[in-house]
Parts: sequence; structure tokens; C-alpha cells
Amino acid sequence: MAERASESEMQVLSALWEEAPQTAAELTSRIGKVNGWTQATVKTLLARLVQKGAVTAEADGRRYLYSPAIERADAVGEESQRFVDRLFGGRVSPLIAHLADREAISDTDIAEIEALLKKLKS
Amino acid sequence: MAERASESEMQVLSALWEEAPQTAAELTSRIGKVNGWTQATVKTLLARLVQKGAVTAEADGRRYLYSPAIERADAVGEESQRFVDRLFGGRVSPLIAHLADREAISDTDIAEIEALLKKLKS
DNA sequence: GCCCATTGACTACATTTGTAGTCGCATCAG
DNA sequence: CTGATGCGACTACAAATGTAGTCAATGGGC
Repeated sequence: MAERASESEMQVLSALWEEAPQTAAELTSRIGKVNGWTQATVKTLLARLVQKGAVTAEADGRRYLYSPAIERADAVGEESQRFVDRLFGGRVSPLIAHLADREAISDTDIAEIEALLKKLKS
Repeated sequence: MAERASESEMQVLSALWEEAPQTAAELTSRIGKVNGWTQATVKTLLARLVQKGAVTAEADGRRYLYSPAIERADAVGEESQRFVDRLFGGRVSPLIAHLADREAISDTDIAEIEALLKKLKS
């Protein structure tokens, strides 16, 4: 099932990965301001996520506690895969090249990536 | 202006980056089959790209020759930036980590990325 | 026990996207 | 010159998305 979450929905999901469970109100104060969303908007996004099976809602009195129903690693990994497939035919290095051009790679990133690659080579 | 191109529109743009100019008919035979698009669909996508200023149409008799109006590097770089910002708060290494987990990084990629990083460090 | 605030369900609606059809016109074959 | 056909302009329309309002119910404070 796990249908793809839209960009806005992903923001909600991200907030839930950071901390769960959360109520709609908590979610709204956590991400509403930043994105300029009202409580109503957050609730709609939550409803859609629940419907897509990406978030579970557990009743708690008259409200719900929302939790992610899918793993962050899965969702994000799949999303990343799709992205490199789509823009670079699955090749990762052109992506890095573009980011490097834009100076979007920090020194910390460089070190971490090198470590990752070293591990990959073994 | 350069408004964002949708995923489908990006496919058309990609084909134009590979070779330009092309007519609608050429584009259709190049990418129509793969994506299951009819000529009408390709034309709509082209029209939208022209409207967004991402593609130029130069009259050639009674038809048009389409060419990209934006640089591949710009569009793709921006898209990549948005992506890492959105999913990883701008950090690149988590992206690499996910792709590594999915074994989406080839040996060639590894070598190329290492070369890129080495250059970055200087 | 009762009222009010809060919460979720449902509804709304504009915009974007995906996908395609129609139609008038210009052009090329003959 | 004329007719078939290829092409772009315009139109269509459903689904997804972004954003939000309304309303009825319910639970907690008093």
C-alpha cells in the first residue's frame, strides 16, 4: 500500500519521526508556524497520511495520538532512490558534482561521506 | 521567472538537453513510447514548458523547433539542492548513507565521488 | 450536571499535474 | 488548384495537492 506522501505530507511525517506520538495540536505548533499552516491544514494532511497508511492514529480520549506507520529510513531511502533515478539515471556521482558546484557540501559532510565510501569498498 | 517544472515536464526537458532543437514529433518518438504518452500529451507538456519560460519555440515553417531555455546544470542543481534541504535539512551525507544502504552506489560512483571530494578539500 | 472549548469528520475549492481530444489551418503531393 | 494530412492552439477533465472552513460531539472544569 504505502502510497507516496506529497511534499507537505512529508513535512508532517518528518515531525512525527522526530517525536511520536503527537496530537494534532502539538504537530500544528511544531510545524504550523514554520510552514504557515493553520490547524485545519495540519489536520487535513494528517487525515490524508492516515488514509495512505503512512501514519497511525491511536484514540486517546476524544483526540488522537498520531504516530508514523512507516520507517523513516524506508520512506526517505525510497524517495532518494527515485530522485537519483529520475534526474541522473541512477548515477549518484553527478548529483554530488552538482551539489559540490553549489558549495552545498560542508566539510563535515565531506568527512562523513568519505568514511561511508571507505566502508562501502570493503 | 523560471517556474519549477513538474516531473513529467522534466522528462521533456531532459530529452531536449540531450539533443536540441527537436520538433514535437521527434520528442514524441523519443520519449513518448517509454512514458506511454501520446503526441497530444507531449505537446501539452511542451506548451506548459514554453509558458513557464523553460523552453523556447522557434518557428520553422508551419511547425516549431523546441530548445531548452534554461541550463541543465542550473535546473538540476537547484532541484538537487531543494531535495537535500527538504529531506535532510541540507546535509548531504545522510543522503549518501541511505543510498549506500540500498546499494545504489556503484563502484564507478564511489571512485568518482572520491575524486570530487578530494578536489573539494583543496 | 452543564456549558464551553477543543477536536475530529466532513466539506470546499482553487491550482497543478497528468493525460488527451478537437479543430482549423497551412502545406505538400499530385 | 485541390484535397489529404500533419501541426499547433485551444479545450477538456479527472486526480492530486495545498489550504482552509464548518459543524457536531464530547469531555473536562466548575
